[in-house]
Amino acid sequence: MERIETVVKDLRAAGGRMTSARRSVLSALVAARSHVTAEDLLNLVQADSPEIHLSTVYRTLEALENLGVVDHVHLGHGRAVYHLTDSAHQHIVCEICSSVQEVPASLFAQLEKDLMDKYQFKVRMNHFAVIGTCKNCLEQLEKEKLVQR
Amino acid sequence: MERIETVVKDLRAAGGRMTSARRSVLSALVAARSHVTAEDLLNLVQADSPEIHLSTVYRTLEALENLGVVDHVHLGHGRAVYHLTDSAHQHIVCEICSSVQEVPASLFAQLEKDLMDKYQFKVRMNHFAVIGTCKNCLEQLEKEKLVQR
DNA sequence: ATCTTTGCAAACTTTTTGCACCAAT
DNA sequence: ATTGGTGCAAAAAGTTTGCAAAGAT
Repeated sequence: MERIETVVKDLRAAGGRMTSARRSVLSALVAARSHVTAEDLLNLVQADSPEIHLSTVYRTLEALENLGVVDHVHLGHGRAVYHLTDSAHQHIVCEICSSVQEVPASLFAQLEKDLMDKYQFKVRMNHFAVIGTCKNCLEQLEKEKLVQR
Repeated sequence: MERIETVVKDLRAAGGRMTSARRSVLSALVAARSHVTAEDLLNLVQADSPEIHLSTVYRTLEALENLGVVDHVHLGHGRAVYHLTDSAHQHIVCEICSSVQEVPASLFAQLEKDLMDKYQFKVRMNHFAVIGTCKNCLEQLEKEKLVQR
């Protein structure tokens, strides 16, 4: 994936170094292709390189965020989820099952514009947690309601 | 404020008790009229009743959330902010100065509808953190940019 | 009298940091 | 040879929990 090479370039340009640990974390993140916690990444990365430490994962993610390659969103409960920066998508997070779904950013365009026009507030794309209940959990809740009766 | 008496009723109806600690927390929250952290509340409440403990604040907030009176939002950094439930408003949070502004929920109505129609995703109103940069901080950033040149 | 809530201390979870050693440039 | 990164352990930060005593109903 040439994306990784671009990152290496940017990283070096910023005075950073591409180490094997960083390469592992980055490719795990690319491979995951979804929203993962630091611990998820640790597990992925340790499958190959068990010596990599959680603090290295955090520091790598921090470095990648500074580069603008990665972003994170805080779910309600505590752990943050990390993902590659991709301004074409926004996230909706189910507060019951913690699943994260991507939806087109275009859904948010009007809101973004309104907030800027009316409040001079610049929404930070990709750091915008829409919390709610997903389709599955909604159906599940509905079933439980039926059972209760 | 009659609102408090309604809460007392609901609390009792749910088998709970209105203690002096809970009354303090609740009125601090009402008086604050904005988005406060558990620690903010602790400080407010301890001005009058220094014996009240942080864990009591958390437990009171939890009880009030179960009653639907209170809700909380997680800012990026860690601490959550609590506020009275008020479905007429939504929050926009500045990630630089941590200020929270209320904006009319109507701004979000279309988005909410779209997410339901297209994804069967039920947005949880009032638990919906819009992170970005507020007017002031945006202006500040602009100034700094000018200075740098 | 019962059963919830409190204060306290201690545990827990997630993330950050200090430090000596190691490695990329 | 520099200087940035790593692993480890320990600290922070925010929140939750177990327990005996206190308080609301």
